[in-house]
Amino acid sequence: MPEAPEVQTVLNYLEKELKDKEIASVSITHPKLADNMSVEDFQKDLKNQHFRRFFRRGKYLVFEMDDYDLVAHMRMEGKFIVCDKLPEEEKIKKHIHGIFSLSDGKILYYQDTRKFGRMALFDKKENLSDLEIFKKVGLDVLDPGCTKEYLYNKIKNRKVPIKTALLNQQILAGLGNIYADEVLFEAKIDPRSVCSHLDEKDCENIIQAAKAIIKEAIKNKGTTIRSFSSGNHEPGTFQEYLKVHQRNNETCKNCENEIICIKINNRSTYLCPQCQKLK
DNA sequence: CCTTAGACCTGGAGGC
DNA sequence: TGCCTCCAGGTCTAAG
Repeated sequence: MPEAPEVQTVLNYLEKELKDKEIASVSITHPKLADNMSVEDFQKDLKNQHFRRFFRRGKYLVFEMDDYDLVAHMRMEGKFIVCDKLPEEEKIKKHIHGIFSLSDGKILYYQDTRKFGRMALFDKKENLSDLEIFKKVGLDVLDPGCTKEYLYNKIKNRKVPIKTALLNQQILAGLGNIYADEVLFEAKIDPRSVCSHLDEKDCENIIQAAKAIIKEAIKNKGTTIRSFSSGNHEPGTFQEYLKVHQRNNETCKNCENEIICIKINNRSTYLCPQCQKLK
């Protein structure tokens, strides 16, 4: 569950379930899950900490605890689930890599089939932007500072396709493979267009489309494409409103032509070659 | 500094 | 059924 709208949906769910609750104990069973310290220290430091505040930047979740900031990234398939009792099914159990037992008897667990997700624990910062991990992350797409000028300055000297730039979280944070395609369709720009060929007006169209699409997707609780195991909270519905992503061979919503699928840097990319202009 | 290929992981789908 | 290849809401890294 990866891009900004899905991460925000998870954050909203966890805030509702976990706000001001205390961690009684932590058990990490996949050593790489704790990214910046030993599993032992990670487990020890989180004991008796309360979940106080909840933030998102790009695809990162931040849990402000009493003495630490806990930062998590679900990458491709990570899931956080709050429940009364751990699942019994072996198929699910084998992919649970972190168990946070809460003082009220409930359980938060982290499940991740591909083990790509990571968590890091930092000494508490007044300003979360000062966290080391965010030094290499651009502004969140919904941040008021994420403007057409901001984007233009970040990409004007680059030679990569604009799709590649939108996936680069150092430029702007929160878009992934689905929303990058949708944003470029809305902005009527061919994803293969070289960044340095775009002008400020193009950047304005991209930023405007990005903010609108991400906000709308959050309202719809994100996009649920491949439904994995259940037990999670309610799935999103934004897949019904996708205009190009995974709609190859379908007719474009704006013209008579067919949506095509190409590869850009080995990532599937969907577009309408008629509506989206190559710059 | 910027770019690109490969690595990190697992399982589902489709071809033979 | 089995084996093989490709594919997946992502990001690090090493090397050019």
